[in-house]
Amino acid sequence: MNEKEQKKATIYDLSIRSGASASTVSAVLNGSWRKRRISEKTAKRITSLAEELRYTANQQARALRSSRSGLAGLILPVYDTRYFSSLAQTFEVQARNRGLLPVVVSGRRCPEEERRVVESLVAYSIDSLFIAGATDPDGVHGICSRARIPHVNIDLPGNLASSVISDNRQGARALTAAIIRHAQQMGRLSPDDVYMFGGRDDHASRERIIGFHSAKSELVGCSRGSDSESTGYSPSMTAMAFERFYKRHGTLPRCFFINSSINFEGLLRFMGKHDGEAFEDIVVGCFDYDPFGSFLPFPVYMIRPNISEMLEKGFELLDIENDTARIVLIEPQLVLPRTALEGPLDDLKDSVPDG
Amino acid sequence: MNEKEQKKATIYDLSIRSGASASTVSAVLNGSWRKRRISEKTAKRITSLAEELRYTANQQARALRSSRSGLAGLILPVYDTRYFSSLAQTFEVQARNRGLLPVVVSGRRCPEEERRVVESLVAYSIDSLFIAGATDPDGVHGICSRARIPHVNIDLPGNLASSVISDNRQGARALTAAIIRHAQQMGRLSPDDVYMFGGRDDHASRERIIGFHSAKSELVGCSRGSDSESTGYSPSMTAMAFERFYKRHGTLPRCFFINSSINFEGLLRFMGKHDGEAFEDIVVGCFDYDPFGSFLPFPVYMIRPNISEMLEKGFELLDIENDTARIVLIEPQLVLPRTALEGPLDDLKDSVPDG
DNA sequence: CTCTCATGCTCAATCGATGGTGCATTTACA
DNA sequence: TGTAAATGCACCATCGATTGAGCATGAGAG
Repeated sequence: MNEKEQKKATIYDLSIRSGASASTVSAVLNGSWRKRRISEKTAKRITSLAEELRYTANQQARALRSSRSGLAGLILPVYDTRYFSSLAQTFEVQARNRGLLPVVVSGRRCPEEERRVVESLVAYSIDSLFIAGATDPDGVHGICSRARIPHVNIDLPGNLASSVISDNRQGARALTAAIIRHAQQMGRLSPDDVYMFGGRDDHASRERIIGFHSAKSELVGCSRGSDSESTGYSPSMTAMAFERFYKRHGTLPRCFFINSSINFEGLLRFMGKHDGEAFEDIVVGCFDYDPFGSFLPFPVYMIRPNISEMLEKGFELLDIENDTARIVLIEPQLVLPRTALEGPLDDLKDSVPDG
Repeated sequence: MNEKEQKKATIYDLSIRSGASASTVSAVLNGSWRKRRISEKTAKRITSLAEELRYTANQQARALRSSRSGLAGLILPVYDTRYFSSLAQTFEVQARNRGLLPVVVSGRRCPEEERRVVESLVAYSIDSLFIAGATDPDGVHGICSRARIPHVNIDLPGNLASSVISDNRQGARALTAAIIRHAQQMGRLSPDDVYMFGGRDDHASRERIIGFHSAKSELVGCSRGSDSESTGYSPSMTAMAFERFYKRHGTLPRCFFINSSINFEGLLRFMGKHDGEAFEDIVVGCFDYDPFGSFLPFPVYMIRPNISEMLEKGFELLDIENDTARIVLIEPQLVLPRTALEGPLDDLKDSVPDG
């Protein structure tokens, strides 16, 4: 058998070899054969022939004809944090379980880029789109609805499409309370000892700031001056914010809340330029979970959004007729310092050493 | 204009509105119009009409006819480490620059799963496949070559397709030398103080073990007993290995090499169950770079594979006629403790705070 | 004034799968 | 035995873009 020289089998090949018509073959192989009253005998004959010839349907042809591509899209700002890579991983599993091929793209927090990549997904007639972390969810919504593509926002709310989001406010409250209590064990805290870095003017950040202030004022009272600094989702801008604070006060705040693990990388850059005294005795909270972040030389509390629940709800919302944009809140989890949770890595089928 | 009610424009719509034939429209929009001797005037007319109607080509139709889908595949074991998520991110950028839509899937280090996901990519007629971290690269090769899909191995060598790989042996030598030198500053080292954890019986692990032993025997001599433990790429198995070592010796090795960041998560789990004494004064090296890993409470040296260069070489190899399987070695980078390198996150267009 | 050739475009088949329509058989039943 | 209903399947247009082949038209040569 010169398999290597063989082109991929089509329904026409199977049609000839089986004696049935191409449409019968098609019906058998896509499962609609009962509806089309094909006999079980014929079906069996064709499926076993298909296996023998290693038939797999040409998805482009199927998509062209039926305008269902079997692709599920996910747009992220960026892959390269443990939060978003977990999201991508979990999305892949869930999409695959539903018979879809996941296509993940990143918009890099740039509205034009977001549109470009979404347009490119639309050109492939994706069946649905999960929007996680677009700067302009409503712009993306416009593209999708023009193309009649069902879509949901994940972890950010849009006004025009349904959304599944973490309860940022409660999460921030819990996180703030946790770091304040921890720091208080090491001495009294004044309002100026409790600070927040990172984020920008988006929904998640606003909610987190509200939660932060609410817990803070309850436990240590309000600062007179500003007690938070918005730096965008940028490691370098965040690093500069830490440098400025350090220059002004000769130390970092005793206790602070970092808006996301991307901003946390700004703290790492600061740490790389200073020795340990600069951050002795600090207590840090971070919205987002990173197992390595949990083991730094100072206590780090983290919030882990419940990714798989968010995605599952997202898939459910896609199926529901979308007359009104609903919002589903999902509780995130507070992770104590020095905690290495299980995650997608534990699903690897590689648990038995063989060397 | 009830744009929302409009279906997507096709070349036939443009054909009617422009007065040109569909084939002319097609030629203009796919760039082959000079070859087909379409006048510049006609081309301009059609392109501007296309913009006006927001035309984008139906990729399924294009792919079906021309059997070039515009999709570039990447198969990873898993997304959820900083190494693989950087790889995915960089791959996306490079594929996009070449006009391709990246499709990333994970095979979870399971041969059957790898085949399944690759088959699903083949069903979408991907134009090329990058194989990064398959347990069975030659099995994947078989599927690709039957389907005539150009492919390269990234960071693992296959016997049948060209490969771009990190110089694991040299990297491991450099890493081992670095941790030994560091540990020696804190006192003499015996061969039993230098250990290796993680990996399995794959090419990368074998090379790293060779590099490890070569540097170790040069600097501190050989152990009599075993000085390495293969745990697979599994956090939990690695954690158990640390527990066993600790139970036996009452301490961790002074100085050890961890095969990958996935295995490093096993150390985190160990750390989560013990207090600081268990890992005071250790010096750790890890093959893979994770910014958070670089700032743990003990010195961590890391090796960062040169991802973008590997991928660029990979794209080059795809273009070359693939009569013989070549192997290209790329030097990785040694990263000193407490180093936060710039990376994909810095390309985010979010460097200006706006809140 | 005819012939040749370049120019500028159109025609129609094609990629592989889908699904509405409709034609033969077979079965059921009077 | 004749007719209606159920069964089993084939025919063919269709999705939208690509591409080899070929038809007009006008310019230039002889």
